[in-house]
Amino acid sequence: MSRKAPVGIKEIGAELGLSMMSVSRALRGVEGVSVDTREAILNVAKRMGYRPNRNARSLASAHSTLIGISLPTLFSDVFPEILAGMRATFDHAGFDTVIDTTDYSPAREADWVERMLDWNAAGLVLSGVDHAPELRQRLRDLQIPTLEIWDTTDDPIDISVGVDHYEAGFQLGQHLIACGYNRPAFVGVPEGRDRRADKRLEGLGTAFRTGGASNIIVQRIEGRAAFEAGSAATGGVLCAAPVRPDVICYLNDHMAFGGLSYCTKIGLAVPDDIGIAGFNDLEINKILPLSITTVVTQRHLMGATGAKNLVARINGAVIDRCVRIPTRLKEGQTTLRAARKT
Amino acid sequence: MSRKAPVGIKEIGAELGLSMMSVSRALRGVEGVSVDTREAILNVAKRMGYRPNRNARSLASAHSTLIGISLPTLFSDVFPEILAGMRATFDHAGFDTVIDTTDYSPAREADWVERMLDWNAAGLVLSGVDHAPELRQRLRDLQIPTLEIWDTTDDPIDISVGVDHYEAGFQLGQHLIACGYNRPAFVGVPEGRDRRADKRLEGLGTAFRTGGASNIIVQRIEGRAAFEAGSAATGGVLCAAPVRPDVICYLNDHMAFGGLSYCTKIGLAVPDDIGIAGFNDLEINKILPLSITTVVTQRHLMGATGAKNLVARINGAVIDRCVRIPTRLKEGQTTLRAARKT
DNA sequence: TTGTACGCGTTATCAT
DNA sequence: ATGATAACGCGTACAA
Repeated sequence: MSRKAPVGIKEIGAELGLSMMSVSRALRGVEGVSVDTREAILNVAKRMGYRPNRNARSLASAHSTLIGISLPTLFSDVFPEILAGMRATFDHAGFDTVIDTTDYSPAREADWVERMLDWNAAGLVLSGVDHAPELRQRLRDLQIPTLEIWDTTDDPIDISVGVDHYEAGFQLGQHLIACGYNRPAFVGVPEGRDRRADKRLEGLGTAFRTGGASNIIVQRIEGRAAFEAGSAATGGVLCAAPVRPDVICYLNDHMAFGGLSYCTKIGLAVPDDIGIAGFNDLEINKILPLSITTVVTQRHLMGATGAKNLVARINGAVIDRCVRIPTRLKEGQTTLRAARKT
Repeated sequence: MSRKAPVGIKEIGAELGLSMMSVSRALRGVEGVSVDTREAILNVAKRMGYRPNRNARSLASAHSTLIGISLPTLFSDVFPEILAGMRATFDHAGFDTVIDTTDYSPAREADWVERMLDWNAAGLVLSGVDHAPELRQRLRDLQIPTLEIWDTTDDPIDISVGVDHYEAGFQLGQHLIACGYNRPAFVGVPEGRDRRADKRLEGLGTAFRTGGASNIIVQRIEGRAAFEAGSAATGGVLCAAPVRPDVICYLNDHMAFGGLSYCTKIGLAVPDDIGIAGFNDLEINKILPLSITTVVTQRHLMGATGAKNLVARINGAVIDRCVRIPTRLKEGQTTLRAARKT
């Protein structure tokens, strides 16, 4: 019952008395086969349970349908949402996606890119615009279609779609200034680990500085940038700081909610005793008793746009090298009302 | 400056006046090359920037280092945590992982498995034990190492590591009975979509039935099984139900927190007016003002164990076909204290 | 220890 | 519209 012999193009051809080339053409749906022959071939292929050998195909053609996607992490919904946005486009265009998580290590990303190239990848998606030193030049030399997503730059490796994180930080900072805050703190991860977070902090810094606030107290914490870390780091901020901050900004909304919980737990009233702000407007924000003041990033749209552009790029179309998705401040209930509209 | 010519085994051999085979052997680190030759070859390979062609390698050897991992979704931390648990083992063993998300579609999973086989995958990881009808027999015929993870069964396709979701539901149900609850509700997704959730509900049902409670009111909701859906569905449960439940169990802790928020918002006191329970003990539970009563699943351990076993299986070792990771009830503050220890 | 011949399954090229 | 031939880059099997 079990058919041990692998059925390939050769076997199908033999069955019908046709050459391998006709079979290959029919199977790939390219020109050069009569309608009858094609139909016959497809029938036999289905009946015999033919499956293409992708390795052979890729070796012979020097092409593949593989798109490699490098992400720092899958926690905290941001990257899964970007992925979800990309999926339909890649599926429709017939590409297979290979996801890797780098855990924010540029070295790991660079290694992984090489392995994807070893597989003859058709294109790459990298997170952010900060990579291992040689990677940029290498990908340019190879001329492999590469999408940098999530962050922005004027001069991407190839093409990019993302948000301006400095601007996002600046927007939030300006709003908080307008709310009357002037003793800001920031809770995040070690510097250099998440470059986007670093940029948001820079934007915040500029806004607060020009607004006449005191220097931002920065609290950094290892581990997953989520609820628990947000809570723990908040303890650090409130205890260790020389002056108690009047508002704490967090790397993202999950950390912010952790901080909000902590404040509530120790009896601090939010927003009266202290303000809380996050980034990204994550799903959880829709159901919190106190909605968090945050900056909206359109992650699904970003993924969809990025995938569409990368596919076009692979197909040789000329497209915008840089697409910037706008961010928007979203006032919540964890900060005081702004004195006047910013 | 740019070296257009792809450097392969042939080029390295030519450079040193050696045959391709010696180069191949040295590069793969197998026996049969003198130390000097090997060293020379490795040096030249590095200098010339040699990169192995994975497709050619896989085609010639009929092997690959690819492990395909099929997951229903990347949202809600469960599967990212399982992935994180598998990572170190697969990395060390030199395997590349290809992740696909099926969005709970068995058909999509089956299609994707075929594509992985087209790439000559060394092994597969599938989520759960419920798959498309023919998939099971197909993988057995092919004898491809396959790990089923997250759920349990006595007769896996090949090997399995997971938790007993029926038992998890039963544990929770028994505890809630001991707390005095007898008008239970369950909030989840449409039946058949998440088979593990279905099993947890079955376990709950058995426990409540034997405990003399009324039938479980079931509320199902489309979309991402997370905060927002949990909140929305709770509204449905409380309005539409003929009798108001005294405890609501949710598919997972994220939905449970959504429900908790909703109850608080409409002025219901938890746990005095109504009890709330979840599943999985997700990270968020560590920082909630009211910790959720839940059932602990050890997802990192599960991933690590599964990966270890799959690698052993690929290497031909004989291992346990079924590994069951125990679950444990974790009493929180969203339910009444149990009358006596269960 | 090293080398030779051949095949993996498919596609490109150039014929007919 | 169809076919013959030669790659693609590497590994297996066997020989020297």
